[in-house]
Amino acid sequence: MPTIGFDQHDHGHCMKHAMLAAENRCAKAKLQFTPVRKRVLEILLEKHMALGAYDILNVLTADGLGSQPPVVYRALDFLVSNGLAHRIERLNAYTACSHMDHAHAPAFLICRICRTVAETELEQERLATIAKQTGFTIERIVIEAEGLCPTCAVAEA
Amino acid sequence: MPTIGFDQHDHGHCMKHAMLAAENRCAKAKLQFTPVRKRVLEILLEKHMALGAYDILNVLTADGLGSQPPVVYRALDFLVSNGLAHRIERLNAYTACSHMDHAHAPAFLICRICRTVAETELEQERLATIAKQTGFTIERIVIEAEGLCPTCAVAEA
DNA sequence: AGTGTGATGTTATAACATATCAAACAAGAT
DNA sequence: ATCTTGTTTGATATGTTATAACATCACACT
Repeated sequence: MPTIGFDQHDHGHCMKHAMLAAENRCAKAKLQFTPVRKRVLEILLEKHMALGAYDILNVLTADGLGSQPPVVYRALDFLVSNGLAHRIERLNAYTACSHMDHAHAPAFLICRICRTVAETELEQERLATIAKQTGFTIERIVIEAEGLCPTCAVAEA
Repeated sequence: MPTIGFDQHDHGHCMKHAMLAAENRCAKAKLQFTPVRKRVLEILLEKHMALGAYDILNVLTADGLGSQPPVVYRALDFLVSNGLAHRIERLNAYTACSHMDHAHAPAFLICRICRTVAETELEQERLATIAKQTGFTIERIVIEAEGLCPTCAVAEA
């Protein structure tokens, strides 16, 4: 199953696995996986949810790790640039990457109620074809579906 | 050709046509196409570009039509809700709809330099299939490709 | 006139993001 | 071991996008 997020899973294991993958990737690419960056990724991993920069900042502040916006935005930039997290444009929010082990073009299913985010992959040939026809050079594709996760759909009814 | 935006066209005619389509649609749906709403759509139509709410507000203010954020946000809500304009999530900005005559699931090609926006349509079966498998109910899909339009690509090189 | 409804006006503030400059720190070169 | 260079972090201020809350206006229907 390519999609993660709405299924049950051993979350402790999931987090450890993800943190290890992140450390490996940083080691290989000689990137500094500093305390702030590590902690921000942990915060994102704690829930499969989109968190706003200021939500993260609040946790960081409670930890005594840095309390100004630039601190969290820099850490998020690092994580997003290096494929360890994604920005959810629809929400101006961030979520940990679910497939750190390989580069990919992600698509997201976002619950508008609980902000749980499921990440999946999608071929994007049609869009690439259209872009080519019009002479447009695609550098990045954002695909975000908003709606109701199974849990919230039940609660709504 | 399904895509509009990077091609040359008679823009005066394009605008008139779009405004007429908008008036028709509002008449049919018994929606009030008030001066503020009309003017905001005109401002959007003047360029095939994504404009920020405050960019629009500045023009509105110069016109003496209203000078506070809620004025423009309400007009934009109206236009977006009724399919006369779209919100570009990637830019927190807005653009006039290019296919006002029928409902559609739009996809956008956005130039990161000049903010020109081309609108196209795309089938979204794969995503719908995945969502169904996970029990997710899709209410809205955002597809935005960011990159370089033909003009800016030349300028960059 | 009285009431309902939708649109607008107005003030204030919430939420998200970046510019700038200085200080601390890591890593390789001498 | 120290220097230098580049990266990261700290701190202040500000810019940008969006909404809450409340008041008013205009028109239709009774």
